[in-house]
Amino acid sequence: MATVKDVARLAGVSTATVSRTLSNPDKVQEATRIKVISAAKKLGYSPNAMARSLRRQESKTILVILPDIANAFFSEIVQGIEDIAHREGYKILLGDAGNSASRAMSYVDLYDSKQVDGIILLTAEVSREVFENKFLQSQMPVIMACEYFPGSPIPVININNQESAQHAVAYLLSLGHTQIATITGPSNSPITVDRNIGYERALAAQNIPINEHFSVGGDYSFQSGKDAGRVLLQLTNPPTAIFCHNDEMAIGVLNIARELNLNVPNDLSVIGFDDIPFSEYCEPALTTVHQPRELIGQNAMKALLDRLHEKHGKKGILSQSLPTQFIVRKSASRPNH
Amino acid sequence: MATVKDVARLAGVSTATVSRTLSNPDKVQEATRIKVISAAKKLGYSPNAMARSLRRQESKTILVILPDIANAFFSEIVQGIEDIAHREGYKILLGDAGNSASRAMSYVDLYDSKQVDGIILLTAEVSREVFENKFLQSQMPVIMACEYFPGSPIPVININNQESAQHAVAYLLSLGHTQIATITGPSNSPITVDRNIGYERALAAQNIPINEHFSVGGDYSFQSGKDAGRVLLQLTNPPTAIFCHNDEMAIGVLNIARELNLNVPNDLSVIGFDDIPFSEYCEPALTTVHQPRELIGQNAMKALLDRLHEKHGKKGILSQSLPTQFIVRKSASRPNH
DNA sequence: CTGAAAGCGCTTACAG
DNA sequence: CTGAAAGCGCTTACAG
Repeated sequence: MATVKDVARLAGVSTATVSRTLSNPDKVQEATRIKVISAAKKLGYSPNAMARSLRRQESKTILVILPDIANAFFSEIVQGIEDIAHREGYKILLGDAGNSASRAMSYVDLYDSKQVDGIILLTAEVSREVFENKFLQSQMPVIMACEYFPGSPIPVININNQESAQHAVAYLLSLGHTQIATITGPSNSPITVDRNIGYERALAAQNIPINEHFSVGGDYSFQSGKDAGRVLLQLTNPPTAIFCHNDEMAIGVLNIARELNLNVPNDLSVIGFDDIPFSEYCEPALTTVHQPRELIGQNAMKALLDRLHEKHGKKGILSQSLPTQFIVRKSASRPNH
Repeated sequence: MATVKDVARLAGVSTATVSRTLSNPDKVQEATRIKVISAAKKLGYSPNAMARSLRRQESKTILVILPDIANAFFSEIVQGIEDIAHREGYKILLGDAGNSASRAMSYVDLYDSKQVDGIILLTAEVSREVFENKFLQSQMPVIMACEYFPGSPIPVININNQESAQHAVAYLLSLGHTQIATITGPSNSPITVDRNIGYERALAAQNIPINEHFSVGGDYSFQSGKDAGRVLLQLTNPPTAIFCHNDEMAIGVLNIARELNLNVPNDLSVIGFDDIPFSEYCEPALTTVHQPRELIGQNAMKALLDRLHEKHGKKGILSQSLPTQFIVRKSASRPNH
């Protein structure tokens, strides 16, 4: 492959001039520029990005760590990140943690070895200590999106999980339900905690006591929703409505309800969370909480860029809470008595 | 950040010895090794990957170009690729083309600029000419998976689309259907052509004439399946069965059938292709063709590795056709007359 | 087994 | 506006 040297020789200039022509064209006389550009073209020259990164001390790539690439929830977030990243000349390296904390942690090595300039973290299933240390001590540029550590200095772009959950459950209450169960996300996740608070507050606002049998934990997969749904629906006094912490689990509930010959929404109301594309096409179409996923991705990338370029000084507050939308479709209705 | 120099100084050795200790420990005396390792540890040393890549002339990174990150079909393929890649010390850079050929092409720049050592191409929506030139002239390591260019020298890991489609349609015929329509993928895709041949051969084998109104094109999205399904089902003589080129479109058909008060499978049989996770949870569960996605990804990565290490010489035949599995669930049955 | 030195391909402060 | 030269942080052939 051709290098600056080859181009310089062919154009009859120094390597410095070649480099300038390519990155600061207006610092170079037009005649020179033309010579250089045509020489570069003739040789099919493409600058070696490794050499450039080494010299400039920046890689122009961003690492996105996601908990599980198979989870449909993340694709639009990644699209949002990519939109902004490409526009600003950054590349995206996607790190799939495969739901393993240790695998997620293995990616931060990419920052230590200078292969990425910053990190967008889409999972809290990592060592909080390591991330906060690197953020605080080594000024590692990192932004969390959706997931977060409560009370952490690491900025986060997300939604108000508590309010959104509360709104969803209040909707079920307004329909006349009083026996409302919930299928939660992983119990150690702050998001799960928030959504649970929303659930409990909605019930408390109507003086409905918490039924401890009405809360079952899942892991956001179809199957876990189905399993949890079976447990709830086979209770002696089963719920008439189930609020699920994500759409996949809600679809799992739709599935088990069908197996048990329960009609949704007549016999059972189901509400999801996220509004993944599929939620519109399942049967019945899912009533759910819409998260502005693309916007979350875009804003996370923008915030990271701000940090990389050190706007706001080093300590600017970058966290944002974005609005959700409650989407009424067909999976929830008044209870039949 | 600490560099080899810092470690060398602290350990009282040369940078060469530091480097050797880290990459070829057994070429170094034990006492020296211990000194170096503890110095490296004390300094929190992490080698600069850019410098290493520049020197070694390899990035240890593979680019995966996918047509659309939102398409659930690809996640398990990517998982398969990652399995093998990580095991062999390679990183994966994911390039999302967002269904745009030009965006897909923009990623090959990463190869020219030496940021990736090779490419796995999961879309044929690119310039065939550019890829074949680079493959042939510049020996660019590239493997296609699932998608391919007919008659191309670029190796491909995929399934037999024609046979798999033929089998699915033959199943519908064996159930007693004669009015079988199809919703195809993008018309310019070789895969679409193959699956269509399978469809037509199955019909021909039973002497059933091709009905030109019975073939409608889609783009693999839910919505396109729904739209195409509406067209087919509102024909004066509608089909009793529809073979779809992927599961998402089949689910779109399930959706429109419901809107039109048609019961699947009693009034209409539907078959998909791919066996995405969701196909098991939709209503009714989808009869479909299972593709060994993880294996496709693993083998694609293995083949690329072989090429990078130049096993098989430079011209070894690396293409593979992997077996599919026909999965009978609930969306197809005998027609009612 | 170890070190001095060259070099991977760029970019940029400095001098002119 | 342009060039000579240094240097980013590694690795490795060579010599000892």
